[in-house]
Amino acid sequence: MPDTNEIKKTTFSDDKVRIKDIAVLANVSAGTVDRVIHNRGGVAPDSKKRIEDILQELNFKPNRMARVLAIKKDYKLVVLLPEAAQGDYWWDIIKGIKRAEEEVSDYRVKTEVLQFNQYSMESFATLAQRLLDLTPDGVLMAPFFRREVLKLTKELEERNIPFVFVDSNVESVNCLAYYGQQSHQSGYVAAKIMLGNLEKSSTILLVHMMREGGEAIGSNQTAKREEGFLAYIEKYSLELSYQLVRVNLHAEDESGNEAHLEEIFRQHQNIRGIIMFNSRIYRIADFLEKRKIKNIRLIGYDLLERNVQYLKSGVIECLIAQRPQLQGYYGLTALARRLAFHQPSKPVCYMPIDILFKENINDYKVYPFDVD
Amino acid sequence: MPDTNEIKKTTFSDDKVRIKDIAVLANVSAGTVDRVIHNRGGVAPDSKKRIEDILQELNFKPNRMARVLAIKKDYKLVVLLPEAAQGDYWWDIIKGIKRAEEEVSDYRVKTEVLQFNQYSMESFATLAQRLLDLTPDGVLMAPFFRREVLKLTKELEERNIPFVFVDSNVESVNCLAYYGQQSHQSGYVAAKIMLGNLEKSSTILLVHMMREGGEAIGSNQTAKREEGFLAYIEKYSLELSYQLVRVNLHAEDESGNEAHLEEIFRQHQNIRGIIMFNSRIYRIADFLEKRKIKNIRLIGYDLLERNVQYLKSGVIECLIAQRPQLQGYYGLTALARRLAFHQPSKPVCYMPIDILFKENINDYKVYPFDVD
DNA sequence: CTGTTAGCGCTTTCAT
DNA sequence: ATGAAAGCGCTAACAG
Repeated sequence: MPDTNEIKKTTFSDDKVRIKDIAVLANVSAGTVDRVIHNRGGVAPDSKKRIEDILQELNFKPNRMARVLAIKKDYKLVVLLPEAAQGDYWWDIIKGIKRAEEEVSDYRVKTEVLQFNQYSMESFATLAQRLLDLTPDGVLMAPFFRREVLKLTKELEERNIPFVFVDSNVESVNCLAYYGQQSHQSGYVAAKIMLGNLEKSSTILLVHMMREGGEAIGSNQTAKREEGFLAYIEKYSLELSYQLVRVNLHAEDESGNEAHLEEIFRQHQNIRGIIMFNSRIYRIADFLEKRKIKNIRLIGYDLLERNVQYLKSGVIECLIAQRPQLQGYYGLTALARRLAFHQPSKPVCYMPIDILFKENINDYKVYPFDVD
Repeated sequence: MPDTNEIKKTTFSDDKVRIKDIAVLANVSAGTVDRVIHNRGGVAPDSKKRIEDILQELNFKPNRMARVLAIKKDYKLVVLLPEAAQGDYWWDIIKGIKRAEEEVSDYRVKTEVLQFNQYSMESFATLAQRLLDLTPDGVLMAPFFRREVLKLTKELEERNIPFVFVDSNVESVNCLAYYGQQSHQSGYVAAKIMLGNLEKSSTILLVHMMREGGEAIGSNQTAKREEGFLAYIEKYSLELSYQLVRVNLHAEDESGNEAHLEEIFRQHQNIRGIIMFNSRIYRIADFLEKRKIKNIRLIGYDLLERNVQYLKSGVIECLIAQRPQLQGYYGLTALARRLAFHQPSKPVCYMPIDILFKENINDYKVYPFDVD
């Protein structure tokens, strides 16, 4: 970061100092200067000291363009993400990655994307192995399946290959960086929007998506969002003001879900809000649309195309978004900059919690990703 | 933009094709290829055709690093903005500019910032002249004082100097790009948040800031926001549900303002909401804090430090933000890329309308600007 | 330990 | 109209 506490006027005058200049000042050759800059050893202590002082004083920053050009090494990055379909969350992350790829291709960075089945640990494990076989110089991944992730990252650390996480983080693992959202906080915000002006004693449905076998779908993101939601309720002591009803749907059982929802609506006459903590709120919207049920506040996550349609048409009240494109973009550029420029990164970077209503969705462009 | 409709796997294999490669294929020298790439003329028609075909077929993209390195030209950018104090809106724009400056300094782009008094047309005019005297290669400005802006941009166009606008746009002027917010829309969103759950028949204050002489302070941004606010009310026919009261404060008359507000509060017993369309909502918060008046919903614009404090402490309900840093950052990089790479820009880029509550302000980091 | 040298890919003279 | 050559700032291999 520039030191913005003192915004100083540049004067158009400061000519860039080059390694050659340093060399002249220190009475050595460019090669020697280069050696101390990169700590490559083999320099007499006094020369070293002298050069370092000059470097310091002139605040020397090597020209990255020249640097990249001179280093012939190609870098290979491997990306490990769930399979994505157009318009869904992971697709957007990949979109950001592709955008970054364009930019870093000048740095001789190449990328290969591996996509696993997010419901199959085996698929993840297989691709983790493939990844290692590719002998990448850096890795970007969505850390699904904790145990497998730990195995993979352990191996990467041993091989000294930097990796970054997107979407969710794995504490205690030493990644180069993590880009994602504060899930708990986003659930908290969701509660505020849901309950801010909801008539008391209404019923609110918390809808979950289960896999076959009864396991909840979604990373721990989903669970943390719900925790945040409940934390808000507790904070403002709203436990008695609203009736919270949990509903479990099943990913593959469309008609069963409908029947189940019908039943819920029969049991509860005063449903005024429905929230889902994963990205599938459009399914609820489908249901309500079909039955022409109105006046229910729907809140969901992520700007899937179908979600956005329902937001625009007023069926969904609010969507909370987390900039998947930026996660991918920053994740990849962090790796590229680390490799090409040895540039460090912040270990944890949270995306803003974006609140989208019908009224601000049209302006929501994540420039420069959504250009056109 | 990458064509993200077909996310193709890269294979690590595609070796970058260089000008030299093209030259060999076309049986000419690198110099000739370069001539056709840059349309510099002096190439036999048949050679030209041959080279162009190969360029096309191989989808040749010159290496920007090498390009920048080889071109010795330095670029001078001049930035023309209002004076800024730490923590205010214009400061953030400059912050984004400084950040961009770092990045583009490798492209041999240098920047000089000129700051005018936003209440003095004369000051703007003077600096506009100074700007021209600096013979910049590109200009970034906040278009205050329409007439002066038109004069300046006319001159710039004649000299073929590209310029970009930030904050607000000037229609009908042919700028390289504009980065800012859809003000009307943001007022609309503000109305939704204000009125969504406000008890009917409440009184709402619309507070304006006037300059000496009775002229409203703020660019046309401010006016457009209010229009948007009123448009929402009209759309949902809420004219009779709430009592809207306009209040005019004066920038330099602290105690007069207090008296005036006191009077307003005496006249209206049921004030439940207050909105300001410029960034000074903290002044109202000051007033309410001092008098321990609660239960009034305050909505304002921009993340000035004082605004944010009041948001966090719960005095302000909501702030609408417009990413000033990004405006500065994108504005400057657009110019730099245009100059260094001849890269075109979208003419108009709207920033997202960010809605900040107490609950999501802590996560609101505009990475990579707010790192640390 | 240190200097020299040959590039990286592109642009730009300067001859021919 | 075109090719050859020098050089941007930096790196890396080699020679001393």
